[in-house]
Amino acid sequence: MTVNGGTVGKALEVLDQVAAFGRPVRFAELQTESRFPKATLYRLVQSLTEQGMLNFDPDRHTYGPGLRLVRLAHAAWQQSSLAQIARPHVDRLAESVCEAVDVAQIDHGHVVFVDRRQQVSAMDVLPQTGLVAPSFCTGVGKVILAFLPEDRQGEVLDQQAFVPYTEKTHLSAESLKAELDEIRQSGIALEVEEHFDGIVSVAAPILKAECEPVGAISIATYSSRRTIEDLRGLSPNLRETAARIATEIEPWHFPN
Amino acid sequence: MTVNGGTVGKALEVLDQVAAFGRPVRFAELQTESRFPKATLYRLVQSLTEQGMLNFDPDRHTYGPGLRLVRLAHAAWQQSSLAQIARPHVDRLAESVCEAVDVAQIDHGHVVFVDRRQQVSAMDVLPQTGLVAPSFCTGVGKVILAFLPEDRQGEVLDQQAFVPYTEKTHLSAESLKAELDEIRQSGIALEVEEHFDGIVSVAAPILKAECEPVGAISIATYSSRRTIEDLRGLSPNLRETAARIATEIEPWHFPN
DNA sequence: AACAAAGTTTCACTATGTGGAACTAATATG
DNA sequence: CATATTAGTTCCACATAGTGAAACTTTGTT
Repeated sequence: MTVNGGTVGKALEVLDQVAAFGRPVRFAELQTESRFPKATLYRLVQSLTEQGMLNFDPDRHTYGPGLRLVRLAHAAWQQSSLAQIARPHVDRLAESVCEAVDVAQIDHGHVVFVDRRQQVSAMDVLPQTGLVAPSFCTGVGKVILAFLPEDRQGEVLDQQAFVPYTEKTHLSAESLKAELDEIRQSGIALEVEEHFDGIVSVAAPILKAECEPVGAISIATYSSRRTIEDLRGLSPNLRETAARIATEIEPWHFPN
Repeated sequence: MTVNGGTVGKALEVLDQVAAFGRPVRFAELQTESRFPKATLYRLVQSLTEQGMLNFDPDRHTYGPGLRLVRLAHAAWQQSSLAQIARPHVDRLAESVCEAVDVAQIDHGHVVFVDRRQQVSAMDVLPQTGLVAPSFCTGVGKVILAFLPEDRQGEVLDQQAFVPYTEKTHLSAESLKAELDEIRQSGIALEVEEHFDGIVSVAAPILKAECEPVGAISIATYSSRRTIEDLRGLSPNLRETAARIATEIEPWHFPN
């Protein structure tokens, strides 16, 4: 069943670890966190480095994610047709409301931000392209979940660890599920400081053939800058944009 | 010597292939291009898919690069401190000259564009973040090469295949080398339709401790929009920006 | 229905990767 | 400055994980 997953899986596990550090990391540091014996880990790191997936800094004896990843991801992103299709619409929306706009897709229960348009003056606390966030505490995540068919929604919820990012983060599948029902009714998700303190967002789903969600877009801002009602007021605009993006999705874009 | 490279290397080779297609690809298509026997290729693809590095579309029976790459690359990019440091400077420059500005780094003889700022009205033919291009036919590539120490320059040149992208592309290490000398003198590289017809650029190196290049920035535009002299006129501005970025580089940012 | 092409599984074989332990740098520490 | 300590690298007997030809199943086509 699990096939070649062995070695490849191990290598990617290591890669994830290095990426997770968010800074150049020494071999010894990896070793303490890793489930692999020293020699094995050593060889994995070697391979990844040889392959350009990791970047070794010989002076500081540290490893970081390699540029080959950037190149590969570019391909992924180019083919994530959603980002491509959405781009002009997102630009227009961002300009018209003068706030940051994000495009996200769901991947193995995580929300991946595949594009973002940010107003020049806005700051960078907010998600960036490529960032991954949990679905249960983001506007885009919740709205995608809400529109997912029962079974797939279940899958995602089951494997969720409800980590409290802020005081307002949902702490259980039950409380979340209740909100998901409302979201499906209203067609938009509000997220009020559930992921970061001081940050709020509204999200609308991008629906293929008017049912399955292929992603979502959201407007995010500071809670000090807009009231919730104010934010809710932007939702028609947001929904319209989402709808326009959806019409450009050809049936073969997001099959599954 | 070559350690775990075996399986991991093979898997990444397949990943590269899929990425290179630039569109969803069927198993059979991969098979014809691949040096691996069917069963082996099959298992590699399986593993990569299981791991989220490839994305399988069950309806169309096609594979594409997976979103996990985007996530990993985000980490790479975040740590590519050059992009981070350069960003505000690049923004300012792009606005002041009203042209597209790129930031690139060199990686195994290839130029990787790690950031780009594009004017709203500007078109998208030009490089995007994550794009990889040969060093010998891009402004950023040439300028980095020019400032590389002899030995490393040699390495890169030796493994170059001088593919003619346009009529004006350099066709040999000799002709390129001659230009590299000039570039080192003047401190900037001009690239006139060597990569794409109708596109021109000027590039300046970003030098660590005023000698080793860690990357480069460039201004790119259409040949119909600016004369070469016009473009050259932008170079003081470009060099100044590059210098400003360089001052913000801490010695430990780009060791090697 | 018959055929062809694409995709998947099997299985004996062995190359590839494993990991404990021994070895060799590099960095503290007294 | 010798010595202890920790980090990084290599070895090698061993076994697991991956191989690939061939058989099989599924999917699509005429």
